[in-house]
Amino acid sequence: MPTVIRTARERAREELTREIKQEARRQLAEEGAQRLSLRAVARELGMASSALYRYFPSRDELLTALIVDAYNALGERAEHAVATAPANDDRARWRALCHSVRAWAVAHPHEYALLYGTPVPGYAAPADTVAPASRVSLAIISVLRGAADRIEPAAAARPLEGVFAEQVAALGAEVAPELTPVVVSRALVAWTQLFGMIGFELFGHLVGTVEPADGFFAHTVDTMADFLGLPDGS
Amino acid sequence: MPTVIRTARERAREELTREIKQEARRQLAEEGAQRLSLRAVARELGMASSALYRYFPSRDELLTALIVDAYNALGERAEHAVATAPANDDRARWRALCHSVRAWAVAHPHEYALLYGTPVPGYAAPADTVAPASRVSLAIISVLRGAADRIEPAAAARPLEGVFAEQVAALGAEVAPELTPVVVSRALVAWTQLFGMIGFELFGHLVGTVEPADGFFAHTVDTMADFLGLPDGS
DNA sequence: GCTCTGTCAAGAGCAGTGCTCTCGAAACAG
DNA sequence: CTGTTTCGAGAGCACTGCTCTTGACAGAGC
Repeated sequence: MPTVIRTARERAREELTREIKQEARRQLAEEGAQRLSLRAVARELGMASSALYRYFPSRDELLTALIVDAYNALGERAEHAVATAPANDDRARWRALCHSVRAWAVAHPHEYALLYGTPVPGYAAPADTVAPASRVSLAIISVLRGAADRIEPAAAARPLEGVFAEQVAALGAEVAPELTPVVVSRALVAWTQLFGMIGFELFGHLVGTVEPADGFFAHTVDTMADFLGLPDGS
Repeated sequence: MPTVIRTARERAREELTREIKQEARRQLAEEGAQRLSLRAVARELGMASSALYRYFPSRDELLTALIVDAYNALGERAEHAVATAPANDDRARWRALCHSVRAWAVAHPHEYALLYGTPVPGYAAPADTVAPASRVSLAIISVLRGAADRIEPAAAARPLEGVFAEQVAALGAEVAPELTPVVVSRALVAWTQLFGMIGFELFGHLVGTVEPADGFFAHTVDTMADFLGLPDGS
């Protein structure tokens, strides 16, 4: 069974799988995740609803596929932003990362909601989603690791205490040994700050205050760069 | 038509309305917002599903009622936390506020998701929700206003620029004239940080890193107090 | 007291959902 | 050319939100 030369069945199957996901993504953007209807997808594709079950054993499996694809798209975008930013300008890399995440979120609000919004009740994300889901966090870490020896030790650093100190130490040991615990803890703060802002913008909580949020976002990203101790550009 | 002495009809109607919301809230906690079923509520209450439409003209109206109730419950909790904290300890008031919001969110995760999670597609929040929704933000502002003349002017304050400077100025003029624009901008950062953390905790994005999140949350709340320039306790 | 009117719950029914099963046709492997 | 696997279609089940009609009942005016 060669992998390059595939049988007609395999080709058709792969193509239809892609078309189903594409149409599902289209409906996601139009109706939202919870209104994603297998029957509507089938109708739009001109096939019987029951035929879809040959490709995705359940609606949840289809959702999982969309989630994994979305995490990968976002992760790829973030990694690309970091990779193409000036290598010697830590702050520019940080900015590029944050703005790329926001840009993807604004361009794909419903997919963002699928990832970072209310979890679907009764739906447990399978293990396959863990790796794609952590790509953005790892991109943040990679920026900080690249800047590790240039990060200014925070003067008035609040000491880490108790369980949190242990959690940060364990996390740092696993993922970024060259970063001090304080920097790791600040990365956590910046991480939740980033997605907190984006979520508030997308879910309409900034309406009437700082909407459009470009200025607020840019300002806060820079403030977080200060907070993280990233030096100014070369 | 007196308001104190009500007719039997009015009494029954009011009581049933309350029972419907209560049962709906119970199902919300069990199944999540999108699985809230009018028929199931009716079944549990021993009445016909069609009868529910005498009380709430649509499922969305019922959702709106739940949303308003939830915003008010959360707002009340936050306001109460601020009011009962030591009046002369700004930092304690800030801590009490943040922890009360998190405590409510953890105790009512599905109602929190209803407020701050993915918005229901095709559902536009009516104007009645705006006032209850802003109670927490106003509680934050009230803490800062109470501390206005004790807030240490941030040394390395990043200057506000362009549209964002105008937005912050307008917001400050409307809601907190005694606060400097820098403090208002920092309040916005702390606001999104607070809900970003809580959202990540509730929606499972902290699993495997800093979960349980008590330490992370407490640490970040204190860090934000530093960031806001709140002085230490009396 | 007794109608008359407006309110109420119930039932049937519509269009839609996720999902399962069976059946016949097509594509593959030998 | 056979036997097996794969696939799409259709019927059907138990649901959903919602509408419309029907019949019962409470309250107000006479």
